[in-house]
Amino acid sequence: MSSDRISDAELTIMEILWERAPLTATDVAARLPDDRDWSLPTVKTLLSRLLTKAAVEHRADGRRFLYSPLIDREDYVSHESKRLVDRLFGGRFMPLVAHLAEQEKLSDADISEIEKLLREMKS
Amino acid sequence: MSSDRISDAELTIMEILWERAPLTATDVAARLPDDRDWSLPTVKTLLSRLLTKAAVEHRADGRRFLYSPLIDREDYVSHESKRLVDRLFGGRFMPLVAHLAEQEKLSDADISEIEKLLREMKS
DNA sequence: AAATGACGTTTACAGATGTAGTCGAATCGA
DNA sequence: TCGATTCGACTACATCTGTAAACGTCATTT
Repeated sequence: MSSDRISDAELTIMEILWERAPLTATDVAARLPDDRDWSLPTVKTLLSRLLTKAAVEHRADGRRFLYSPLIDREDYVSHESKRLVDRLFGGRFMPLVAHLAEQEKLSDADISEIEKLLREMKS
Repeated sequence: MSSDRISDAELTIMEILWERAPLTATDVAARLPDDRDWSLPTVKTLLSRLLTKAAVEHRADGRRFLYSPLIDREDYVSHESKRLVDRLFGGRFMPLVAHLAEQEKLSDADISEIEKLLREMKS
């Protein structure tokens, strides 16, 4: 049960592992985005915390560890999206779309795409 | 510059003030949702922190204060939505909507309603 | 006028988070 | 084989968060 929340910094690590795994701690550090210039110890701390949270697992490879994600990116994204919708839109999907509509965050192309999606869902 | 993040607990307070303001600390405490059974001191702490973050303001009313929100709910919602979208969907709103649409079991009526909304948006 | 109560302020304290240093063990290069 | 490097583990520490008690000060009631 990885019901523990993944923090922002931890998410940075998860994104790297979701893109490619397994990786060693050093590999992960090497793949940090430019705006996250962390020391190797920092990366290791975050990896241990993710281990504790059962968000990643590691397998020994000689004297180092190879880390892999244990939770799916899709699941995480769903969970966080639902959290936002619950927190801010009373758990309802419609108000979110309405909000985005009002903010004009959706392009015509976006709208067409959503319409297509909805058509497929109906039926 | 209210660039400080509003925490979950603080958001509970904001929601109360967004629904009705100004209110005294005691009034706020009285309007807490059932699942947030906080003591009055806790409510006061949260209100002070929101003051520091410039998310609310207070005006003296005799010996107590009347608190009012300083930031708009709409603005907050937009900000948080954008944050999620940046974090998880590469800054694009469409994937979030698509994702939620897929997860959610929307009734045909829901879908029709969204379609209507979208039609109005296009144009 | 004294006791009681209502308020805001200050202080507290544990857990989470961001960020990193230290240390002992293992390994690799010379 | 011996020093240099590399690992993971443990420790550190300031800030933020959730939750609340203690305290001092007016105000109200007796």
